[in-house]
Amino acid sequence: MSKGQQTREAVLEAALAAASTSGLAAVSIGELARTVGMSKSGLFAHFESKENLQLEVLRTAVAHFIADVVAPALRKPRGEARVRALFENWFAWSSNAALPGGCLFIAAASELDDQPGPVRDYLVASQRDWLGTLSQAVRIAVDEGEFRKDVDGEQLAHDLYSILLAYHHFSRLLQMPAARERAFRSFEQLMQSARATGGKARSTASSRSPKRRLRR
Amino acid sequence: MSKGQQTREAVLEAALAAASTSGLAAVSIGELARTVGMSKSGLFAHFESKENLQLEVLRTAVAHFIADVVAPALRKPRGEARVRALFENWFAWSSNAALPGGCLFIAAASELDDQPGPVRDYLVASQRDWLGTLSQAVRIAVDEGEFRKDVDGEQLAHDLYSILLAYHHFSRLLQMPAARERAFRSFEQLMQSARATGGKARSTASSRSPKRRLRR
DNA sequence: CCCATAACAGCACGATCGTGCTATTTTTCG
DNA sequence: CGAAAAATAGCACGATCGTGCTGTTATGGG
Repeated sequence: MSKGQQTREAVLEAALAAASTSGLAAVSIGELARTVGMSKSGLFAHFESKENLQLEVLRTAVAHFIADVVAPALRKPRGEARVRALFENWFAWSSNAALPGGCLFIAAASELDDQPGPVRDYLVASQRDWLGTLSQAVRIAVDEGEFRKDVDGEQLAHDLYSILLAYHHFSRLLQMPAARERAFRSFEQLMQSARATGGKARSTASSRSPKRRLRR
Repeated sequence: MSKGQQTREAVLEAALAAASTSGLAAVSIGELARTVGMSKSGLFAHFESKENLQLEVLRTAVAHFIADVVAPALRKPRGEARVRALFENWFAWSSNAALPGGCLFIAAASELDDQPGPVRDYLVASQRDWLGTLSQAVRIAVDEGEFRKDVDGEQLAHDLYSILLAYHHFSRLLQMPAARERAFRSFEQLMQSARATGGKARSTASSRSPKRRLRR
């Protein structure tokens, strides 16, 4: 790898960490140059504009997300195991050391939801991709017979996202230690409700509670 | 009301709208002065610092929230009706015209979750208050016999919050028209699951699906 | 109506912002 | 190794940032 690519990636890595805590817009060229130890103009030469830098930061985050979350899960067997891996990897990603401020996409979402432009467009597109990946994994689990046939992939993907948003909110802002536990309990209940009746039923009571928020 | 208070409130109202779309930190004194039509220094004289301005903006938002969401709901009868009013008013508040960028607290939450200081402290305290109000309304519904006795107030408040976070995310960033519908369906399912068995059962099928994500 | 006081404007300050242009240094390759 | 090319630094620019100080204007109670 050439020297240029090397420092460029180092810059993007530092910008990623900074953006996750302070937000994409709050990452200034000057401060970023100081943390990676080079001049403002030297750093700026790698990116034509600040907007492009933000785009590249998001692209870097997506690349990491695919490598750390999606790809390992796609190597799991089709069905609930893959849905589970997607959720658990996603959860782990939100607590990654490279993202001291939590999931960058969630932070960027509320920052960019009223700021039109290519950065927002890219974020929206990547979020749609991710939701598509999630719901397709659910549909596969339906096809495999592990989930009931009336389980709606989009709705379940939505519910999974909802769990992670709540976890992010309650653990990061309110610092609730119970948030993680609550998230996983909600996840398990979603999985149980989606399973085909007569499948791997839970040993506890209330194993016959069908059709929870699952059709649309 | 004195002239000072008058312009001060006008400034805070404008700052509230701006903060809901661009974020608290992105509201600059100069731009704010331009939108309300006065000089930077004249505006600044009302607030000792920018941090104090942000605090006052949050205080204004809390006052509105209590007046528009909490107070009307507390005039509803104890029980599910009050919980329902809290949720519906909360939902309407997130789509208020005074908040073109959606719920300010949700936006501020992801902006401030890594920025220690009095602004964050105040946001956290007000969020705790709101969660307390929600869970107490649920506990009252339990005491009144409308909700089952094993319904956990904190968990249900958490689940309600989760619905609103997902609605905010999917409707604002991804512009999904189905988000609103999904939110209310999820809410109705939560209510139904919480109701005492034999209570006002739904006329549709699957009315016997007890104990969904309700104990802890 | 007058005058004390509150409200506001004008102006300036150092700092930092994003972004160019021009050297100088460093890497890369024949 | 030497030359072409890439990478980085130095410097400067206009703009805007938050925040003071010093006047001028408007308000409101006696």
